[in-house]
Amino acid sequence: MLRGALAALLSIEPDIEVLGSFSDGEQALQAVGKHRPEVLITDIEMPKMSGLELTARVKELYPGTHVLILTTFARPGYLRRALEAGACAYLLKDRPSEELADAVRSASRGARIVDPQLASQIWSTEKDPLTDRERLILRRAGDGETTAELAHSLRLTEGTVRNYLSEAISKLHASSRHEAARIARDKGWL
Amino acid sequence: MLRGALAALLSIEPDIEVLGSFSDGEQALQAVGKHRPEVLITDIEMPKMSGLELTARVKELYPGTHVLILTTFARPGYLRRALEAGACAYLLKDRPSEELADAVRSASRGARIVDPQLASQIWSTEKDPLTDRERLILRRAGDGETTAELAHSLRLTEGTVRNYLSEAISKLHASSRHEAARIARDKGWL
DNA sequence: ATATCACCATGACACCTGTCATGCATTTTA
DNA sequence: TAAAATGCATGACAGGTGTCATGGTGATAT
Repeated sequence: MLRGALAALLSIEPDIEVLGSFSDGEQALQAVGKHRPEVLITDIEMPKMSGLELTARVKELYPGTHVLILTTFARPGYLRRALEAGACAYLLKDRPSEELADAVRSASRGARIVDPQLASQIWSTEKDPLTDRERLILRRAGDGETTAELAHSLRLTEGTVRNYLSEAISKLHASSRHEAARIARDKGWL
Repeated sequence: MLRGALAALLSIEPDIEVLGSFSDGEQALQAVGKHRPEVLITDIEMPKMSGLELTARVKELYPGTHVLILTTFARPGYLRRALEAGACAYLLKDRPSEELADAVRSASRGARIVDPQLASQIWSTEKDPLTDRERLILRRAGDGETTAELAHSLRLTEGTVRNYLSEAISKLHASSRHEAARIARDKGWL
């Protein structure tokens, strides 16, 4: 519904033309190839292809298209990865809808726009305290792999696996592996 | 942003006037008292006062105002409770935004509109298999109360508490107390 | 060279969780 | 009335989870 509403609002602006609106990353990528828009607006968490992957693919195949990320998630990790992938703007969904049209205009000129609150966080970004082993195990544990599966596939004792997780939990000030995985993902460390 | 965008779209319709737009239930309730709109559009999960409570208060204080629920959650439990609270329409956010204006018009005439997919589910609603004790304990466990806290405050053994949770888990085909609580909430049993 | 440090790995321990078998009331059914 | 079913309560048990103390390796600094 948001997508439809924004498309309707933007197409009212005299200097903006809406070329299409799609519900997943693959369709969007295809449409970008076909219409070569000046600006692509995309969310991050989407079916089929994430907005981050979509951004990378678009910048690789059609570098003329500027990508504007519009998402709910105020995560420094997402922001950093979005910029690395070549996005030129990062807007949050809790901002008033009037900002969008201006953001689109700025994006079409290639200007960088980043939510100021978030922009400050990205530089104050503490660096990943996790060790390689810890990061690997935390990621896979966060994906639902069980202690036993991890131990077996890495040829470790279950105790060892639990120990890495314990270390990660402590370093991230979490209280369970799941919370630790969530925190690490938020910061873009996984 | 969605709220702003929808307000903008609705105010374009010649026969619809937007009287206000608020970010939490309390403000909305106050504004309804002041403007006495024909229709109130509200989400369910909101800060300060949930949309369900807001609906009940509005129907009690200003029964002339028709309430239209607009939410992400396709939960039969929410739908049932919304209708019980006096809502006259229940719309999902994943529908195209064009439907909203028509829904508002229907609502202003007092017509019942319910997402058809959801409407069918509400009658096929299996009834709550939980016993009083199980329901109470599952609710509080779902709110984060620990086994020990529950046992102490109910003057039960920890084993007993765990046993009720085990029963609930099995009846709801869940695999942990948290999942069980989530399922029960979805169905409106808590 | 050796002392220190970071990383990897292990097992013992305590705690928490869910399951099960059991017992006892109270209500419903035959 | 007797039998069965339902709900409440308990403790024993197995398995999972996080913490800790410990030891080994290799790289770096003194």
